[in-house]
Amino acid sequence: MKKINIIIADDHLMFLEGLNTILTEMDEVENVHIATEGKQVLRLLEQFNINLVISDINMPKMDGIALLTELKKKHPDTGIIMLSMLDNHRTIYKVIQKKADGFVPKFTNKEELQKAVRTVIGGEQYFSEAIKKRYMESVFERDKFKNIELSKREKEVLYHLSEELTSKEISEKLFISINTVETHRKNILLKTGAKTTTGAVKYAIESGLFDED
Amino acid sequence: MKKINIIIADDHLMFLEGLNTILTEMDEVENVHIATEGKQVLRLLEQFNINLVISDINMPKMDGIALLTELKKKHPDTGIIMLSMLDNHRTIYKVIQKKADGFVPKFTNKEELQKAVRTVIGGEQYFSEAIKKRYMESVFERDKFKNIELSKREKEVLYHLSEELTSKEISEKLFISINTVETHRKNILLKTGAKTTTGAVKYAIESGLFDED
DNA sequence: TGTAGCCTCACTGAATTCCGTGATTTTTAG
DNA sequence: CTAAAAATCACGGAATTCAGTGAGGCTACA
Repeated sequence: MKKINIIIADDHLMFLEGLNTILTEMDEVENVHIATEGKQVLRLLEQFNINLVISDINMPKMDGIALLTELKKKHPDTGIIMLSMLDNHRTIYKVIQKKADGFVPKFTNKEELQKAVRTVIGGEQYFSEAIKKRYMESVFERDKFKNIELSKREKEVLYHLSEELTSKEISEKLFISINTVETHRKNILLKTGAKTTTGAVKYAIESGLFDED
Repeated sequence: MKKINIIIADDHLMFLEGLNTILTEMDEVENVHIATEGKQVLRLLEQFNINLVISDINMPKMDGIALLTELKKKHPDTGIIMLSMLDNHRTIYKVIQKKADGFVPKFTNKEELQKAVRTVIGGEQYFSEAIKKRYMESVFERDKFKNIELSKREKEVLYHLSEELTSKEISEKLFISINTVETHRKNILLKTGAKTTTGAVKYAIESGLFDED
């Protein structure tokens, strides 16, 4: 069996200790290198032939997200599993979006971690249940911004604006005066508190306004 | 044990047949009503005391998404599990966003369906693995739109535009001439193919451009 | 029955964006 | 080193947006 070399990165030594124990007891693991910060991981990657990096997200100097970005650029063949406290949705989104090979919460157990390692080494992605759950929740989160109420006509106008139509074009499409369209625009800006159409459309997209109906 | 009443909706009778068999063999199920279209479900909801609706998404007249919307509005206490072919990410997104209680692919097996029913009846949500997987993939999907390459400065300008700044304000913030900002704007529109700043920002948000770095 | 919200329309003027065109300097990559 | 891409700046004019103000008709609801 081909054994693998791993780097683990976290700014808490106790955590590294536990992580190290769990990994070294695995048959398929050859060496475990330790880092407490992102740049250190990058240095180790140059020195050794590393198959997998397991890194925390919250670290001083260069954090896990930055590390993930760099690693995917410079060492695309090295796998990376991210660890995090699952505190915010934004982080989860970024990690997934930047194509980490795995993502596991820090409060996971030995079994899951080992499973994650084996899965990623096998060339597949591993996202833990808790992560997936959190990620789903982020969809619901956004509803908070849904309170501002635009009228039916205003939504219609805003939608056409997002489709890059001008006031004149919208007025022709809806068979109303351009002045009316302009009034709707003014009210949209008023209600959303946006200063520009761009801002209002951005609000609409992010709040999922266009996903209704 | 308190038994439950269910409505199943699908425009394929064979499918309804199988669904019916699986459900009626469950101890906790009292009655299974059948509908082939959304509006019919709404009528049945008025006539009977229904605990759970299991509905396909692709149906004539009133489809599953519309049904879901209506049901959540008029019968918030009735659970609803959606079934779909998982053909597109957009649909999955909508179903989750509209707070369906469960979501299971149509090619699921008996066990999973029964598990979904029990979970939802128990007051929890149930999303099948396949759905969650698909949903995660949608994040990667969006990368397709990432090909258009804006320069660093252009991205910077576009970002400030999304923050509702005018060319003048941006020029002051970046310590460059307003003419330069205008040139960047022109190039942004050129590269993205957008006709308006609004369109370019919309593209940027939807492609996750601002999530980088 | 009134009042509140929505939809409609109009006019003005200032500010801003959009379009076309051209050019210089700096940076990047082969 | 050299070609390509990026970043910088400029000018002019047409089109569009934004801001302020006013107003009439319609509907829903209390």
